[in-house]
Amino acid sequence: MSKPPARPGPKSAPPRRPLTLRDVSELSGVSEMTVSRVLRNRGDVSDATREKVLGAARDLGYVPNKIAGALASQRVNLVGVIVPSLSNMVFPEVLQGISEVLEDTGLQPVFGVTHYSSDREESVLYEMLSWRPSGIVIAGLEHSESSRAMLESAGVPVVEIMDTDGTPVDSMVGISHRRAGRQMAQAILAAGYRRIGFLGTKMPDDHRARKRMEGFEEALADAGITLADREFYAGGSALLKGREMTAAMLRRSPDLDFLYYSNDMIGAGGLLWCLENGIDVPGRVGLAGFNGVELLDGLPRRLATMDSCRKDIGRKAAEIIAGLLPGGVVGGHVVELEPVLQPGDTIRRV
Amino acid sequence: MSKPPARPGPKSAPPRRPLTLRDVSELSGVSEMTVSRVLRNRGDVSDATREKVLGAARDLGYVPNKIAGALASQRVNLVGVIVPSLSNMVFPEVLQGISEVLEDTGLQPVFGVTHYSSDREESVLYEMLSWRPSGIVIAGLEHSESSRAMLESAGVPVVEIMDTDGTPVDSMVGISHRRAGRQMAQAILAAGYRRIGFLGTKMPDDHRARKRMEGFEEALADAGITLADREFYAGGSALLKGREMTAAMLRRSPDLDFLYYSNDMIGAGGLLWCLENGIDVPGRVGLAGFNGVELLDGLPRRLATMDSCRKDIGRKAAEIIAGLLPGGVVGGHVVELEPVLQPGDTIRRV
DNA sequence: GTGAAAGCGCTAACAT
DNA sequence: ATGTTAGCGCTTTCAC
Repeated sequence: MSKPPARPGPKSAPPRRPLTLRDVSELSGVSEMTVSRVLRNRGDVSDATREKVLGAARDLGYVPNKIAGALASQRVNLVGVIVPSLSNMVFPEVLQGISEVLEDTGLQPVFGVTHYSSDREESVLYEMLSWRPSGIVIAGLEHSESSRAMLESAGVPVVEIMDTDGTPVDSMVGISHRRAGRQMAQAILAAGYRRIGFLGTKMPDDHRARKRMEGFEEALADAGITLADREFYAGGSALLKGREMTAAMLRRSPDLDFLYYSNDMIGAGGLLWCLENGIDVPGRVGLAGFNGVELLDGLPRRLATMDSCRKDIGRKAAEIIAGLLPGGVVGGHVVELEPVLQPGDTIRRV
Repeated sequence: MSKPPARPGPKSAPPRRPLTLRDVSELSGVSEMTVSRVLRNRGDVSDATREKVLGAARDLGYVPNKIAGALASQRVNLVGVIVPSLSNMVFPEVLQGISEVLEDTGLQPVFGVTHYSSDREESVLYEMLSWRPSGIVIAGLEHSESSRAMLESAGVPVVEIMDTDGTPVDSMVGISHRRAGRQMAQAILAAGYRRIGFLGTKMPDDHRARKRMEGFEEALADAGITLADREFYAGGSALLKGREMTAAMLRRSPDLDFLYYSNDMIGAGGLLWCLENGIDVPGRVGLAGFNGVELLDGLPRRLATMDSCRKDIGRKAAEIIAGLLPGGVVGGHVVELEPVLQPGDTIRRV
């Protein structure tokens, strides 16, 4: 680590004062107003003038000041996107879906991360709203009272994503995690498994994981069954945690015949552990995860899972914000996607 | 998918015109200037006044307009961060490092994604600069001429990250991928392997992967050895691709005794495939990847790899932008981190 | 097809 | 400790 004598600075005529429309105006001999029109492709401008202006702007390396532009026009091409985390596989895919759709609309996503903290969500949201974005996409339906109030009075489209078990402030796009949990439980029961363990994240604030577990337990209860064992983890390598928790649980409760994991990564860890330890999957023990991550394709055996429709959720949310859905920029859309159960090779066939 | 009759709208007195300082000023009976001071914790304000103002702001649900604020103060608390992708493990960790450091500084990261496209990099950069951020963090040292020009004349700190094999516009933080490739090659040769295959991404624009391979081949050449085989992929599940490529390469070149993968995910796929097919690792074939991703911890055997210092890179870059490094906000920092070779269990011990 | 004036909502700089 | 004035760099609106 070193510090050369001074900042290198551009080679030719380094413009220390940021360039303005006026600079382009002067160099091209055209009024600021016309320069502005050219740069935004607005109104009628003669080809000759356009060329002059574009040339001058390019020569100077002029970059328009959107701050001033936004203040004057009262329009901002930013869409705030707030997610709990980037470190698991799921949110990056949502963001990609959003980006894909927005790319063609002139809107630009701006991402914020909350680390599953309600306080951070509040401050990230406040910060974003202070830039007066054209829309907000935010993960989940559970927010602090203050966050809800901000969303309600933001005066722009708000799309709550991932989850549909609840009431949105404005629009929502997602899946019912409660139902996803139920469906998985039903599939497991239908396959004849009865002594079922649950392994998941500690979820003080992961409401979707909680809802999946609740739905799962409800469906078990309908069949007169209760979870035989459960274990939770926080932090660390999910794959490794999956192994460790699986080992611990099967040692503690050797009579379990199914393990339901709250996500695919720990499920994959469990699967690897079972295979290495010569446990018959799905005969002796069945396994299932959640999310449908791509990684599962490369495992020795296909873990049963349920697709969480991440990319579609991102796309739909973006379409709502961009006013691409039939009806234009109205609010109150509710889009519930249908996760598909992928039985893979880790649930006994019936 | 349905559309309820109308947008729900806030319950009490829905403010359709966005609130301004003036509204808070009127409700609290204090001048706009003083309101502004309270809201920014600037200058001396009596406790009584502060209370009044804060109360009024809260009651109204006022959110300051940073667009106006930024225009007036010529200061923007945004830091533009431009990365090629979010879908592999590596960049999210960089972003996390950046976030961690910036959280305490009042600066806010704004992320943009280029999908390894130079054109998209250019437009994302242009877009970001038009918001006059306080700094730019951008992956890589290779940019289009136009992008370089923008970075040079941006007039704010620019930190190019991940790579130190080249000349930065201003500051850079990263590792030498060329050297990382060399070191891995040397370790492999030292362990006695001689017939070496390379498996990687198609890398028209992944300059760091290219540099690693180049460094790798250089070191082999120093020992009078050339790559015995090579194969590239694009898209799809990296774990699965790793399997497929490994199978294909060992079928084609059965005499290979080492496989060097350009990233850990395809390396992990290769490892799983070898283990399943009863190939003695590291006796018959050695394996190595790159990045040091957490996932490796959960695999049946520890893949040899090299830590790419992702989080530290993010942290250091943020510290430079925030002026936290000794010397304050000067430019031209060069921070070269030292990736550590982790031999794991897939390189024969000598 | 082009230009001049007014003002977006704040804050710097100067009063008081 | 609080208020007043003058812009920040654009775009809107209207005039030509």
